[in-house]
Order: sequence, then structure tokens, then C-alpha cells
Amino acid sequence: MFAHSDLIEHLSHAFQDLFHYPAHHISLQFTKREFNGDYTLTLFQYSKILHQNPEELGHNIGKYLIQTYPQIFASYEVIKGFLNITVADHYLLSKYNNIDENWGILSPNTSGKLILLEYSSPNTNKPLHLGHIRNNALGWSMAEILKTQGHQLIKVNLINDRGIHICKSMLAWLKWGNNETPESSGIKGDHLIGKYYVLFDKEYKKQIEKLLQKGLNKEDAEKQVPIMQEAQDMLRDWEIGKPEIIELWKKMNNWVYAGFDTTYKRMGIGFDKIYYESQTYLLGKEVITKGLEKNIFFKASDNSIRIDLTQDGLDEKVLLRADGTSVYITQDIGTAIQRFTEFSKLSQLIYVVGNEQEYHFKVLFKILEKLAYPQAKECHHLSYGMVELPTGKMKSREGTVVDADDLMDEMYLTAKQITEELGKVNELSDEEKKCLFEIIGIGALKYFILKVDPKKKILFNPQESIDFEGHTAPFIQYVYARIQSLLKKANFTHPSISTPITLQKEEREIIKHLLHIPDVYAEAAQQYNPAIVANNVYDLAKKYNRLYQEYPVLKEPNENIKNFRLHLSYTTALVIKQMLQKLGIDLPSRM
RNA sequence: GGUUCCGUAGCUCAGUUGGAUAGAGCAACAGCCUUCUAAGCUGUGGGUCGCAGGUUCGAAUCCUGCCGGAAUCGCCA
Repeated sequence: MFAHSDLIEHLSHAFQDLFHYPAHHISLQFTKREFNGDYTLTLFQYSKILHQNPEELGHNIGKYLIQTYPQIFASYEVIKGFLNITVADHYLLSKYNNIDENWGILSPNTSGKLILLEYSSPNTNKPLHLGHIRNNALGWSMAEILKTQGHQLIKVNLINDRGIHICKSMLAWLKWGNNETPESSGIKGDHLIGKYYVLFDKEYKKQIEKLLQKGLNKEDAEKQVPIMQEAQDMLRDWEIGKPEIIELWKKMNNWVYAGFDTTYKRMGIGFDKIYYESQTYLLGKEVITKGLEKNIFFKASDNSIRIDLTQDGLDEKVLLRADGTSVYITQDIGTAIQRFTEFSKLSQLIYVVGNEQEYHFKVLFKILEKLAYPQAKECHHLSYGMVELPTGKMKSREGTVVDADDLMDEMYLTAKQITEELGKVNELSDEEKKCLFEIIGIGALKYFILKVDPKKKILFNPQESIDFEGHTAPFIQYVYARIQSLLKKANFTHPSISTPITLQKEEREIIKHLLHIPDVYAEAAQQYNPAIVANNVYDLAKKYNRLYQEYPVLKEPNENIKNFRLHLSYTTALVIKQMLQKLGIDLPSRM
């Protein structure tokens, strides 16, 4: 199916016939631009095994290929230890004809797995920020990429809707809110809650300062802050289910969810299922007890239950406090097991969570393994680096965050400004324009994030706006829009290519690139890295631009060539669209 | 201190299952719109691939040590 696999098969025949050598794992690479040829075989390794100098070996294989498969191999060159093979135009074209809208995408099949991917997972006490944008973009995109490999994905969000942080916002709202609501204030729900979270923190700091002035040391002061004690009391009331607290909690959480939904929708992401920590935080205790009976865990002298992972290069970890209450990892064990039960065919869990929690997930997966869950070995933490500002890490409480909604607004405005300056779409309706600016702005933002290897941290400078030129989404979207314009002018109906033609170098470059796309998806999935798709689709767009600049399409006098170029343009746009959609980026038909 | 990750052009990043002269974008400079959308194309300049060893015919890529940065090693989540 892929361009390479049959070429490699023929090469392997060559080794067999010529040298009776069973060559496995032959790897072909693209020939570098400065040499003649399409695919290159490196000869050194074989020259050693077969006791033949590379030059001679190269000629032997090259001749064999051309004589045995003249319809596939056109010519070859041996330079130093490299065999550069040029394949025939009609071979490339016959492969090219297989490309359709599902190119590189396997339909759900028997080897496909059922995978649950958890991402986003926000707290309900503050709005989403740039860090969440990275998480959301990565999570969504990773799910789409895994689907190309025939897997079935369940995307879930685990919302952290309980705990002291929510009580802080609730308390501040009770004290100073005057019954302010999103409706009465016109403030988006999550932002409104965030406002009270900040207010709490201000008051908290003020009170600490007072205590310090009274002569308390820092540690005691932090323990005695009245407002913090009030928040603790509120958490206790919440836990025993005091009706007015629960009601307030529900009301304020609903404001937040409405706000999140707006942001998610604008980002173009979604979930198949939403879990709430308030419903899962007690899970896991039972498992701990069972594990204790099986001696996987042990009771420490202080009555807390722990696991000793020192043999596995980790530490001793508490799983249940002495008073029987659960800790963070207890509920993660619980939810994992609950999911294995809930979806019996589930074979993999993927968690999209920042790299600060790498240790946590190592421990979690190890515990699941010790508890003899076969899925444990398939669990994966898609860990990503922090988004940092020139001033350092973003901190919600100190207001040094780049707000997700604000940033998207800014991207929209930049897209609007640039588009209007260029003045190419003036006759579009206001509604169409709005839609276009959104596609360009949000696309630029997502691409900015997704093109970077997830494990690297991203430095975001609010002073410098995100580019719309060069290695960006708008660049790729522009290629697509141009092609749509060509197709429209030509009334293109994509007939198949049957007439033999001679390909230009730029055309071969594009075809070879397109033929390689299935490998790109496979690699991105295998490495859990959407950046591979992001960088590759840029290369494709770049190659098309070279062709576009150099050769006419509609104005090409030869009808066969004209039709072929139109078809190649159409196919390129098709694949670009597919690839960008894997990144969650939309495409405009004009821009 | 232990563990993990990162260090490539002035800046932002590709390239790491070992292969040819290390590639893009931004920024700078010089060209290309009476020809299919110039958010584009072409060219110039810019590199001790953190440092030092090692393995190899061949190392940005693998191994060891060191330097610099980040995260983590909570009965916080």
C-alpha cells in the first residue's frame, strides 16, 4: 500500500537473487535534493557483510533492479556508498492514483485498540489559560492521530470540581459577591469565579501580613489565618453534605461549566464523556484494602497504608492516610480500574498531563501493574512541557497568566487586521468574514503550539504576536485556499489520471511526499507526537508553493499536463486538509 | 544528593531506528506581481550541533564524564 513497501520487497529480492542474502529491515530514504534520484539505499552495511566494495555492490543491485523490474526502476547512480534510484514516472503515477480522502487512514479494524484518552482536566476555580490550550490542542490532536491507525478513541475530561480551591472562591463570593452572577455582571462564568479566587488570595495575604506584624512566625501565621480556616470549615461542610453549601457549590460550578463550554467550543474540541472528581474521589479505597490483603501494600507503623516501590527505582508511597482518607493517587487508581470495568475492551489509557506529574504517573502505572491489570503496560502519560512567559512560570493567583479567551480574541483580531489590510475578501458577508478570521486566528494559535515537540517547554512572549507568515497555519491554509480558487475556476471534477505524462522535478517531489503520508501518521501515533504531522504538512505546503510559483496550471497549454496539475493540486489540498484536521485546524476556501 | 527531560544560526524550531555539503521560519539584505491569491517564490549573509573523551568506514544522533537550564523525589492536587 505504501510507496516504500513494494520497493523494499524488490530490493530484498535483489539481495536474495544476487547474493543469496536474506536482507531484512532494509531502509530506504529520500534522496537528498542535491543528488539525482528518488530513493537512496545506503550500501556500507551490506558491503561489509557481503565482502564487496560499496561501488561494485551498488552497480550490481542497480543493474539487477533495472533489468528485472524495468517498469518500476528507471535509472540509478552510485555515488560513494550510496545507491540512488530513480523510479519511473508511471510507477509514481500509478501509486499516486491510489490517494483518496482516506489516504493513510486505516478504518477501525481488528488490530485497532479501544483507547481512553483523558485530557484538559481543569480546576473549577479559575478560567482556562495558555497551558490548558496546549493540553487541549495536544489531547484532541493525539486522539485524531491515533484514530488514523484504526484505533477507537474515547475522549474524556476529568473535572476537578472539589477541594479547598473551590471553597476559596465560594467563600470570597459569599463575603463580597453581593449575589453577583454571570447574568447580572455580564462576566463569563469561569472568569467570575476566577475573580473571587483572586479576591480570596488578596485577603489571605493581607491577613498573613497582619499576623506577621503581630510577631508570629511565618509557619504559625499560615496555620492561623482566619479566612483559610473558614475555607477549611467550608470544605468540611461540603464533605458532610450541608445542603446550603452543596447548593452554592452546584450553582457556582455550573457557571464555570458554561464558561468552559464556550471556550472548548471555540477551540473546536470536545469530549465523549465527562467525569467529575466529586464523584470519583472516594474510589480506590476498596482496591487498597484488597491489595493489603494480598500483601502488595503494607500498613506502616503510623497506620497509613503504603507501597514500597524502592525495588522499582521509585520510593515508598502513601496510598491511604492513617485516618483512612484517600490521597490523590488513591482516586487515580480507582478511576483507572473503574474505567477498565466500564469499558471491558479497553486496552489502553492515555493521560495528557504536564511533565510535572511524570513521577505520579510512573507510580500509578507501576501500582496498576502490581495489581495485575494487564492494561497497565499499555498505559501512557503524554507528558508535555510547561508554557512559560519571559518572566517565568504562569501563576493564576498572581495574575501572570495568559488567559485562553483573551488570547483567542487577540488572535481573531490579528487575523482580522491582516486580512483587511490585504483586502482580498472584501465582498464576503460579515458572518463569513467572522468565520474566516476565527479559522485563521485559532488555526495560527494551535499550530504555534502543536509544531513544537510536546516534551519541550514553550516560551510565549505576549509582547510579540504569534506569526501569520512562514512556518504557520495561515501559510498552509493559504496554499489550500489558493488551490480551491484554481479548482473553482477550472470547474474541476477530479477525473482519474490515465494519460502518461512526463513529471517535473517539483511534481515528483510532491507525489513522493504524498505517498509517504501514511508513514507520517503511523510515526506520529507511535511516538505520541502531533508535531510530526504539523511539521510534515508544512513541508508539503512548501513543496506545492514551489510548483505553483514555477509552473502554470490553468494557463498550461498542454491539456494533459493541465489536467494533471489540477488533479495534483486537488490531491494536495485533500491531504493538507486531512492533516490539518488531525491537528484540529480548519481550512478556509478563500482567504 | 537521586531520577527524568532539555541544550542545534541573533530569535523560534525541524532533523536523533548512526549516513552524503546539518535544514526551515522570523529578523537583515537583494530580486520577483499588466500572468492561476505576493499570508507567496528565488537568492545572500548567518553554525566549534553546550564541552571533553569513546565506539564506528562514518556521530547532531549511540556510550561515559562534565557544564548549563527545567521538572520531580509531599499523608498538595
